[in-house]
Amino acid sequence: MADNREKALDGPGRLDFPRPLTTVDVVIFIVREGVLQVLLIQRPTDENEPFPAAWALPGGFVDTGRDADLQSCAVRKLKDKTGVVSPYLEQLGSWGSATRDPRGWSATHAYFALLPAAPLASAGAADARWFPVGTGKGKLKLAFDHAEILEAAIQRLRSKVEYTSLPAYLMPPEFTLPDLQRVYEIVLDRPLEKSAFRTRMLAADLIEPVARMRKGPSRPAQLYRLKKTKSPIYFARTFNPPT
Amino acid sequence: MADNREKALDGPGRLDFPRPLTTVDVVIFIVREGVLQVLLIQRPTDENEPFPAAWALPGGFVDTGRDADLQSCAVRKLKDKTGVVSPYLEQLGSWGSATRDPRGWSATHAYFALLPAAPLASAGAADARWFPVGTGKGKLKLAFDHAEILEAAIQRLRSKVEYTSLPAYLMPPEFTLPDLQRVYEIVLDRPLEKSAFRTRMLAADLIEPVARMRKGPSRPAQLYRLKKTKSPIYFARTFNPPT
DNA sequence: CATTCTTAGTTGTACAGTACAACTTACTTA
DNA sequence: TAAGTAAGTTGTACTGTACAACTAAGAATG
Repeated sequence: MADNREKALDGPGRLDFPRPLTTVDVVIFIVREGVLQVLLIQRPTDENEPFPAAWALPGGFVDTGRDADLQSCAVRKLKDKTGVVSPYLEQLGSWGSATRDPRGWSATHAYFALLPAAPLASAGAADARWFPVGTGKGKLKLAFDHAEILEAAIQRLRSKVEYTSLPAYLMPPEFTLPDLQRVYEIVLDRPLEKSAFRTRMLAADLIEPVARMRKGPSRPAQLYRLKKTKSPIYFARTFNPPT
Repeated sequence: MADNREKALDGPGRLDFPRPLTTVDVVIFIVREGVLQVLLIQRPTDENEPFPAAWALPGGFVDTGRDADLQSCAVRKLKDKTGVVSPYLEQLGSWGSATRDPRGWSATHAYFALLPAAPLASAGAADARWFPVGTGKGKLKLAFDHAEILEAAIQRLRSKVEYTSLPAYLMPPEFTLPDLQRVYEIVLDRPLEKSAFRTRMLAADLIEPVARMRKGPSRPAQLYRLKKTKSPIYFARTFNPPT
């Protein structure tokens, strides 16, 4: 166990000064019902807690006894709330100030995670719910500065989707190329060119066909899966730049 | 002044658990003598300090009394060491673990700054020195996990230079297009195409010509300056991808 | 069983921006 | 006046996307 009581040295090395609170928050994205969604947790209704009953990003204090490092802490919180163990997880940034938490100077290390679409992607915990990422309208107030963090996560996701293969991590184990394109379009909120999209994806050496086809009410589509051990691909161009 | 002593609530809101140390470190880049360089600080030789006499990134503890937020803390440390007040400053990420600092669980918020080239860009402090960013060879051991942080900063810088106008912040107030191209080439460590480079930069609406020319031993070159209020430009393509 | 509908997937032309390389320009120096 | 040098331009080739029309394969319909 880590120890709160540091030896108080004299001179420049002394450590007996106020320490900020240290937390980790995770922005968890998923595509459900054709919409990009985020997992939020309702804070306890206890009036002694900050932002009682408000919705917040899943997260909490770093536990110096249990968490070896920040990433493990984020993985732990992700697993607590969703049961998912190893999704795509990327550090988003950190937010720290004297005023963001009424309990005192605090700094949070924010991560964002992409969860594969699953048939029954329910929120794991009772106080957790998926919220669609509104396109501008109907934003609800979040606890702390979590609205700002969420906004940054969406921006980062959109920006990276322009030139990376990140949406691959939002797909179920098997998917078709039109499926993948649809997820790109959902995240970017604009249509993409079919033929250029296919060319790019197939040239990226990112996915491989499986022996089956997806049957439906029209022409069957080739099913693909992510190649193993694939870190995200960075493309040399963005898609058709919106402006 | 912020207060170290929090009221110890009962129930889930109690705050009397160990808090990690919170620091901010800044990776400060400059181009001097045709080489990308980083500012490092020599740690005190006092044997009671961690990593005595080792070189480290400029940084230190967040001062909850003086620093309103993380960014201000980074700005303060930057000003302390260089005197520079408002360079390009971007958050790089955070590193936190039980073992990175021998004094206990600690988390650092890392920033990186780009300083404009100046005729006499000396390190401001006596214990500070510029080190060239070695291309693989001759890396010196840094304190804490600062080697890792520096490596991440270099990677981030290189990556963004591929498709942004970041190097503009490394330029003196007036510069020529070949000057700018040279800085791109120094950071990327590979040659770029002259005509494509010029086309891209001039189309970016980023710089404007001033009424003077740079005279030299050969044909004079047009001088430019950064347009005011310019945030970095993002290009839709990378430069000629290395592979 | 042929027709229609729908979505998967292909093909062809146009275009934008870069790669590559040769060229012209403007000034210094010998 | 000629040679040297770096700035800046021009022209052709090529890559990958934009746009749009096309073909392909199945289900649903009569």
